[in-house]
Amino acid sequence: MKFQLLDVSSSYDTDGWPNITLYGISEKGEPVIKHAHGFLHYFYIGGDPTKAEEYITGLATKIGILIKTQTVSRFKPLGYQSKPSAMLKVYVKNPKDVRLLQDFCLQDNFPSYESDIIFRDRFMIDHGISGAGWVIAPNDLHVDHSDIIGIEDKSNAPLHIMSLDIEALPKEDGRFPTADEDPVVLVSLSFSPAWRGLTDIVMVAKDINCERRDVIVCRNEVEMLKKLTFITAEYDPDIISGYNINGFDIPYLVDRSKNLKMEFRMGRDGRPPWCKSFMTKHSVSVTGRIVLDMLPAIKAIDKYRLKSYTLANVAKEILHSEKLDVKAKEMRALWEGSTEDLKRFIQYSRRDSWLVMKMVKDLKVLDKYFALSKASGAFLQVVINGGQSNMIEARLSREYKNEKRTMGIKSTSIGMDDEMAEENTISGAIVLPPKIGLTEEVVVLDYKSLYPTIMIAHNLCYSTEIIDEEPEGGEIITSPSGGRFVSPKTYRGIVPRVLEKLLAERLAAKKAMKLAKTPDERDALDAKQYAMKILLNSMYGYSGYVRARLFSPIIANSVTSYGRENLLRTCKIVEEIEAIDGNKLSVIAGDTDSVFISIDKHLTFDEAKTYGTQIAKTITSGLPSPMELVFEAYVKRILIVAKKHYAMYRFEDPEKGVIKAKGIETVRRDWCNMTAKTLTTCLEKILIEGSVDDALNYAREAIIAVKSPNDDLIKDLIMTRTLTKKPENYDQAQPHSELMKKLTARGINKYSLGDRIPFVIIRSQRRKGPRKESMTVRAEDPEYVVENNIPLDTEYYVQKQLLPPLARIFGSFNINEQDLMQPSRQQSLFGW
DNA sequence: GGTAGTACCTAA
DNA sequence: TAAGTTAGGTACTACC
Repeated sequence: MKFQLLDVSSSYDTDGWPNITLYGISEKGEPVIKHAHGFLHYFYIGGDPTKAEEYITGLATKIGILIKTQTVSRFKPLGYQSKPSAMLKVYVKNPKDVRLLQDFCLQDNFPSYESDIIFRDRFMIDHGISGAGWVIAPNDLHVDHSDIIGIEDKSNAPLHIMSLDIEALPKEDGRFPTADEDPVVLVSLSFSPAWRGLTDIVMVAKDINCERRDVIVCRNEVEMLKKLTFITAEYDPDIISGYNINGFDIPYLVDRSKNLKMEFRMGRDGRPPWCKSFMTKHSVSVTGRIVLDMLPAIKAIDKYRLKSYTLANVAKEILHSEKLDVKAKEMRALWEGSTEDLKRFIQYSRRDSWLVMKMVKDLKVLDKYFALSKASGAFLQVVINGGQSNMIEARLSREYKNEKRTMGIKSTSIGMDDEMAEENTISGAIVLPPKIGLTEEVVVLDYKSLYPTIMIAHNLCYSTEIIDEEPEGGEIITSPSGGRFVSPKTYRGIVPRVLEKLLAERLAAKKAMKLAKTPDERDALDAKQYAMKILLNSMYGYSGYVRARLFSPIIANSVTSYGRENLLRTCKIVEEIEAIDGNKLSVIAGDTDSVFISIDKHLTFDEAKTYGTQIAKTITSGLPSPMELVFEAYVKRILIVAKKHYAMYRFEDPEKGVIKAKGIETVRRDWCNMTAKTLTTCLEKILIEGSVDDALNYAREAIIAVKSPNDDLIKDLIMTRTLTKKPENYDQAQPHSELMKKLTARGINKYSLGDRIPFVIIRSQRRKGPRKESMTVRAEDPEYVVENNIPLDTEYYVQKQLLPPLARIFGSFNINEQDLMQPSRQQSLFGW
């Protein structure tokens, strides 16, 4: 039979031998469970195999561990090697013993390889199975491990998705509920596809009269939680979703169940969810299912970049839906109030799980995670909860195995990460000193996938890096940073081959997207090309990541050094070309993989594209394949403020010009909206209309408006900053950390570590004295300010939030802060 | 008053 | 405990 894999767990048979359990879904969407027997965990010991054998068998006997050994030929993880080395492969009965033996080997100076790969990953790698890959296995529940094989299939099985939201009763004084005291009173669930014909239900922990089928009346909390586990088991979801469920709902349910002395069965093995938290990162796993918390998922999507990630704000900004409004303070009253009150509370709860379901479906996040899991090999839950290194490691582990090359162990496994980070510094990209000010008629060119193409072009790989062994004859590639690599003729690196494949697959997926017949087909291909892009872009970062299993500062430094050399060379060639059609060229900016070239002539879009393409082709022709410089956009006007700070009127196609700002306050979330709006309008006037005078007048009006803010404007004066550590741990006072302290003193804990904290700066309360308190201690909760009618420090907003950013923009036109403060309209004194 | 150090966010 | 990388600007505080 055939099924798509979701999750794998390991356990022991009655006789102590390990087994692997696979959880998946059939093509029809039915759950599948398989127990695979007979697979043993193992690792490798390097050096002289005879000595290693003597050592490890002696050790194993002494500490009572059952092992089996075998001498094999394998390549070491790092460095070019013409031949594999002899290594001792050590199998153990209990998978946990691999780590135990690794520690002994480390202590006694026997090099070990792959000894920190966990058992279920070992199983996946050795059986050629991908995280969300398809699997062929015999029909029986219990099978021999060797009868399980992974196959390629681009389709995905139909899923059962359940989203969950709980309402726990806040404390009497309105503070946040805690699982040791406060009951869960409502649980809302949404289903896709429906459960017993219902797309959503709300469970109520109160014996009320209600005839609706989608309201499940429970006598009390215990009965409600029991019903929740019952419904979960019956619906048997593949995906459990929710909003902040990893940080709140699921841990709360687990703790609450413990307090009520009941079992909270959620997994396909009947076990409760497994929750762990470290600082701001919460992970939850449920055996056999996938837990998808939409809060971190949305935070990870760069294009949304919101100022607030409350469900209400996300629903508004991304789904364009409204969340129903019930304040924490009201909840107790609603719960204890009239039938109508309770009805409102139930509707509110229902809406939340419904919104999350809509989010999961509208944003197609699952498509993307499935594509990443399939392409990398990493488990779906690992792709969702973990970082890029997991995916790269999963993919390289599989490629390495095919080449009989062993993976290294992580520096963290031997406690060397900090030391190695200190010893190995990596230099990054180059940013050309830009031409500050306004420039008209610019062409932007950029390198397609610069770092991956550099790695392919120069054969940069762990397997080609010359460390111990010099190649016999053959060309040697030396990077500008001094890294040495064998040429593809001697050995074509593993990483370049993988990258080439990813690049080709991405191109193919993008091409196929244009021909897609249905939106579903298009979405699937989009997910695939996205997955390829993520993997391509992760390879460089991974190589320079100290805690990576394959950490190589030489590779990382070589990549960036080629990048720097390339950008400088690109610049030089443009200057040498000097003019195109008799129109002078000059590079006005460039960052990492891009060049901004000004052309001394008024251009149409088509001219710009023609010239740009011509220059790009000239430069590309002198580069090794597949490095490629391409035309990216025509920029009518650009105002450069500093490195990485500019705004431009940009055309990707002839009809559609858009203002794009980079780095300046309009895109920064720690500035208030008023700053962003004022600046945006000024930039539009300057860049689209070409009118500095209009912009100046507008700026002056904005300054006047801020001096006497109305209620509407106050909303735009809110700033937000991320709380990156506990308030008491800051070395230097910060507005948001000081505000957190105040809120805690007031008994309010609506924000926690990792949240973006909104605040406004209030007027100094001090009547006399030398000067007002620092702004950090005058940061205040916007809600509190509105409720108590507290005056804001308008002087602060003018002096610190408006004038400096405006002065940076207008500075190029010789307009300074004093000029901006002039209330009167000044006619074009400032020719530019 | 100048400057070093902390903190944050962004570009690529 | 888990965590891709470096470059770069700006604001604010503390200290000499």
